[in-house]
Amino acid sequence: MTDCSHCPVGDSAICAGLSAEALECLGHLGRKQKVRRGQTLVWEGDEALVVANVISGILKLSISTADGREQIVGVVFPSDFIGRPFGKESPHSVTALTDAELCVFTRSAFDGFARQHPDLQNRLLMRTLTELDRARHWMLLLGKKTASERIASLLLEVSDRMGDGAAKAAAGLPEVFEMPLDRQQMGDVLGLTIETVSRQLTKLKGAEMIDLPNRRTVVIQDRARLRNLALAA
Amino acid sequence: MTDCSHCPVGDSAICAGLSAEALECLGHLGRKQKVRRGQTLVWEGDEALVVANVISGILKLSISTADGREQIVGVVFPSDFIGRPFGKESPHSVTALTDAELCVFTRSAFDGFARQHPDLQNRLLMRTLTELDRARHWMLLLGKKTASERIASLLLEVSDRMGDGAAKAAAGLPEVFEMPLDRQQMGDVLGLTIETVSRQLTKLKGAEMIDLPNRRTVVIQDRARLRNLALAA
DNA sequence: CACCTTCATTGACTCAGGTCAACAGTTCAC
DNA sequence: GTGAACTGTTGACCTGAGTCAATGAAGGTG
Repeated sequence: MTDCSHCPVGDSAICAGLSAEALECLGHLGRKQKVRRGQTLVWEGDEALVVANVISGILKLSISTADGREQIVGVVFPSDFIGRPFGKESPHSVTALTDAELCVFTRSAFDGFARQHPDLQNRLLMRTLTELDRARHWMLLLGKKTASERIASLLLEVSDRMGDGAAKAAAGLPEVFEMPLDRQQMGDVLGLTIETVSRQLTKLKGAEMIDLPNRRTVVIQDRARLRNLALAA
Repeated sequence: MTDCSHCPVGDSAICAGLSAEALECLGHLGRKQKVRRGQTLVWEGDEALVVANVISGILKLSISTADGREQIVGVVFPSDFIGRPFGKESPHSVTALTDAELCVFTRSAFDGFARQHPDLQNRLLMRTLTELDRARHWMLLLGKKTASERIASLLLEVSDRMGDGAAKAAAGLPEVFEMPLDRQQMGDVLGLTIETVSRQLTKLKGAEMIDLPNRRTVVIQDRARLRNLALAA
């Protein structure tokens, strides 16, 4: 069991807003689990035995073709929810991109709890709707955008989801972040190869829209221009 | 208001399983509306004023770049739900591909009703989770599959969602259906141009996996081989 | 510190799918 | 039934991104 009262994501995860009793009860069902970078928690097509809240760390959701081509279909940040409630097999693999800490529930226990708690289901619905919107916008990127437009979109999205880059930029602060994905993974999210990712990053750097002080750090130097590129205008 | 008792999709839409009283109440909020082929009900970015159940007909959900490139992000069939509950602007346009009949609710009335009816929210959650799975599998197609693999995937998906092609095939029946999308729309779902769609269809026909007796009719002649192609094996 | 491994960049070349253009089949109006 | 307007097919050519291969830069390890 878990003590939810000091949970670092307690006010933004799906648990937020539950009554003290409900939270106590949910705490009895969950257990904290650490996973190491690179570790795969769930494999695509496996029975969906667990669901979890992300406490810290970043994970990827991915799907592969029969011959091994992989597409990353989601990137999951702290306070996000992972797993497929109310379904018997997992539609994608879940792999840690960094060391991570999760609050894990067996799916059956979670499903049962959710059925008793409409407010939890409501929050889950909100999140799922948001994820669906995000996935569909990514379909536009994958279906219609050029390589440089894709890279621009990714940089802005990651900047916003990691530390709220837009707000920083608006406040006049420098917009710098650590990219949690390596070049291969960036390619797998964007439907591009590692070489194309590298070339386009170099191009954006040459155009002074971004800077890349080292392999993981990204500085957004000209958000307006990058945003224009991302929107494919 | 609407009489739900004779609704043709009443047992498969989200309304299924509601109590007689709840259904009566929901019926008072909804109204039937006919839309003509080609008509756009909601524009991307507009305030999301309505949600609806599809009674008959087929509609597309689409998103565009600033310079007008369009991606179809969903195709909606009878008994499916459209609109974005609990959100103030629509993330995509909704356009009828055939004449269609809808059961429309104002979003505010629907949201209010849903909040009172956890079982409705639960059904909405199930559907949204399924849609999310579908969208993510489509991301694999858009990011990693070749043109012929995409076409094969689309033909099988439409065959299954229209008249349950898999079941027909298993029962030894001929697998024939009317494709609700024209070549341009097929391209817009698949992230391909109209010419590539046409060429790949001709190729599949030449390989005797399908037949195309006229521009809208598709016959699946060799489901096993088509399926293998779609899985990218 | 030197060595090794891993990850990223760059270059040369190829090719799947896009673009542009001609044409053929359907559908519909009159 | 004839012609006009779409919609789809086919061909020739082009190009953006993929492939293959060499090189370079960063960490990690003993």
